[in-house]
Amino acid sequence: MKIDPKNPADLSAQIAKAIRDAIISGALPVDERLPSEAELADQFEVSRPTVREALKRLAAQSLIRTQRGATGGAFVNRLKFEDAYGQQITTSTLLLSMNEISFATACEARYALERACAPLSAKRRTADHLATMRAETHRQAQPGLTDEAFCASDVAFHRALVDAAGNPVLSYQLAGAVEAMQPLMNMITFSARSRERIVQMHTTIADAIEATDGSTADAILAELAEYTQELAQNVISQREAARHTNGAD
Amino acid sequence: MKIDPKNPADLSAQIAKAIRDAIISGALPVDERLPSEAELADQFEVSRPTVREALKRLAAQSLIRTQRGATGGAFVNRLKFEDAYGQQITTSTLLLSMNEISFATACEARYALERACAPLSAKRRTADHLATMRAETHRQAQPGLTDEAFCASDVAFHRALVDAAGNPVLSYQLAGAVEAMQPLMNMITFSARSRERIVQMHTTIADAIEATDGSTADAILAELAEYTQELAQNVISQREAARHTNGAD
DNA sequence: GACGTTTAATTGTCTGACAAATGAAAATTG
DNA sequence: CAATTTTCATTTGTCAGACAATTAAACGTC
Repeated sequence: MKIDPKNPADLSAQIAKAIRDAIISGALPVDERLPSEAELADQFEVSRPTVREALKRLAAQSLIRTQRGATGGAFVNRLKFEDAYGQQITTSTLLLSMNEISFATACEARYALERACAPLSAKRRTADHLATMRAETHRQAQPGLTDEAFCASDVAFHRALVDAAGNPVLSYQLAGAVEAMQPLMNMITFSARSRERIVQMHTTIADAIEATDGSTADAILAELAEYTQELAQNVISQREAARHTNGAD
Repeated sequence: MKIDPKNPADLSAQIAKAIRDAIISGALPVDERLPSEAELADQFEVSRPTVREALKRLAAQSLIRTQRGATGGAFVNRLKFEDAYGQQITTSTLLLSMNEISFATACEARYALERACAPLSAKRRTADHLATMRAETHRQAQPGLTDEAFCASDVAFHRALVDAAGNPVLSYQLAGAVEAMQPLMNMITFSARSRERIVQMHTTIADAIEATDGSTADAILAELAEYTQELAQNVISQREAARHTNGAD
């Protein structure tokens, strides 16, 4: 665990990297207590504020947690799936909003990943997952639901579908893809007719999952992917048209 | 952009959250310069070191970049895919190593996701992707290759397969799953016979992708998933046996 | 032995300071 | 006047020392 003292410009980043590498390599096991900030400052021959900046970098990645008090200090954190979810969603959301990712690209990725889950979900779904899917489907059928609420329920439905696969790694990977799509989905205005069709597809998917029929679920998901693209395309076309008539740039 | 001054224990975390929310919401556009550390300290009514800790948290997530000098400061960073890759791989690797994720679970997730790419890769693969897949397959056939080198080439092959789908969101999502598996894969010792079989499957997959035959690629990937599980199972069984004969715990 | 008190260790924050980098403005020079 | 050099102000990076808040262990008291 060494740093390069020749370059006194990136000290806190170097220290963070040194500790991070030690954690990743397993040299620092979970729940191991790091030396106190003062000791680290001595070891690396830097000041305490510099050490603190390094520790904050690691804390931002949930790699360590800190505790005050006599037996306190910084501890190697067991990275929980829920912590990772949050980071993944933040990162995915920013990637999509900052990199001119088209709706089509994001949508394709989301449904491709989701379809990968379908066979597993059909095999392993529990009553709980099915209940969530049914409940969300019912909610989506209620009149007077705002578009945002409809989207949120849509996300909940699809998360239940993914979680039904019973594979936490898949759930983690897909949390980002599904949740990050939500801001994009919120741009779509769902007419009563389109909602009806979506609810019908959700019902069919839930039926298929209940009947452990993965291939039907997969097929409907493919159809849903196409329909979602179609809806988005309509919104985009309408905006284009409005832009031309208004004469705005 | 406000913080709660009543709780003077988490100031830097609160400030980081306030700025992060502003970035995610779009209130702070890309390349926008944040106020200087001194100004932020005034705004939030905290000291400069506290502001700095908050900024370091954001820098660790690649949300901002900093520059010294007269016109320097902290700028909202356009999150690049490559930056996101790195974070995703780090997070995925730690999740797998810290949470007692079984090889079976990780392997299932990886191949499920990869199979989601297969139809798209078959449709869109370029000569470049095919060349990479062929080159890596040839490398894997060379005798005298270490297990680590074989695994690395395996990862390169599968990344080319994923990239061939031409969807950066998919590539990003899968980078984590594929790369994070590598430490687990490295535990497997590949016999000459098993390598031969894997190379053969890779060749068949490359052939299918070249022939834009997504379903064959999918089928072979399923077979490869099963075979990988089988190899891993053998390693685990052998270790169990060795443990019993040695009498170690 | 149970319970309250003290104490030491540790993080969180503050103040003030200096060094290094960097671009802009000012001064100099042809 | 134009080009170049110098100076300077701004900003981040780091340091030193200090105090407050928190926490658990050690201690003393009943």
